[in-house]
Amino acid sequence: MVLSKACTYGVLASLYVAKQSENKSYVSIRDMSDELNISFHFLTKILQKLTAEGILQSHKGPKGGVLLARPAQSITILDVVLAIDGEKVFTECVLGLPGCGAQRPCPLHNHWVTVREDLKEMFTAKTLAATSDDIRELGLRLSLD
Amino acid sequence: MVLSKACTYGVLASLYVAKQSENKSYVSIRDMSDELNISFHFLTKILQKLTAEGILQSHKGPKGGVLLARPAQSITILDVVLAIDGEKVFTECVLGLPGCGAQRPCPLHNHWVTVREDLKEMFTAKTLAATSDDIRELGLRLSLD
DNA sequence: GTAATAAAAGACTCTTTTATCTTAAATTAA
DNA sequence: TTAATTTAAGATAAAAGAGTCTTTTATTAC
Ligand code: SF4
Ligand code: SF4
Repeated sequence: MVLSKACTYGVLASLYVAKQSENKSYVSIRDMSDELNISFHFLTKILQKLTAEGILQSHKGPKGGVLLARPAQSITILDVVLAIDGEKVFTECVLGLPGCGAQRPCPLHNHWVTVREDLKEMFTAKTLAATSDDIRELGLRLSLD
Repeated sequence: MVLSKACTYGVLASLYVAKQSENKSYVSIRDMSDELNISFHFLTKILQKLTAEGILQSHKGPKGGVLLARPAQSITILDVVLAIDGEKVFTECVLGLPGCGAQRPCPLHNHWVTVREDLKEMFTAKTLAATSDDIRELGLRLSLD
């Protein structure tokens, strides 16, 4: 798995929040966890991290929940991935060799670097706004089942 | 991490065996684990799987060890990856959604499929023979440090 | 045949990730 | 100001992945 489960949940949740974000009200984590079929408390932790990283803002109490901290057009899926799994996704060696770099690269290196960059490009190219719009247009559900 | 640790160890070990395979004698797992700095018993388990999958052949007793079961030119890195981590590396959804396929794909799908195929192509293109030759020519060490 | 060697097999431990449960703090509405 | 709601925080548990240890089995060399 390229991304951790926490990270994929974070991406799904971000898209869900983006999709709801026309209603100016906060998005309930409980509703979200029900809709997406993700454990409430686990999701809460992930969203806390996204909040700490400045991608979401949260609000306690009745009518509380989370919202995008910035316009959905300005947040890419890459932003969410980096907030949760960090840079390592895009810097790691495919053979897990530590400290092995581009100087004297092994036969896999060049190809691997293009794969990694293509993956990063994929996440960079998609904003939450564009992606959630597409998802809505296609009538796709984000749920885990 | 795209590949499990067991899988990266398996690839490194296969390349090591391929490199030694001019000497017709069996390659000692103990020597290999020392050279590659991989836990002996853990490596043994991985090699057992490669043996069961028909990639290696093994021999017990003094002068025992493992050998490639087929010519190094006929074994790709993909073969090793599939033997250990299986097809899922190349079939999984990047968002971890189960049973979600190409019919009504999400906005990430097409790009993701090309990334996955490129990764698979990378492993397919490299035989153990060619890769270990390149590694020898470059004077690279496979060790984990 | 015996002793030494080396892989096979399986039990066991440690670590990380994933998931759950409990309590605390903040906010709202009555 | 009180009760209800909802996120924050942190402890705990379960599962998976990684690594270790012990015993068994097969083979070689003497
Ligand atoms: S040169 Fe090879 S082993 Fe080193 S980081 Fe690149 S892909 Fe990994
Ligand atoms: S359509 Fe999207 S969610 Fe479904 S398998 Fe493809 S990448 Fe994953």
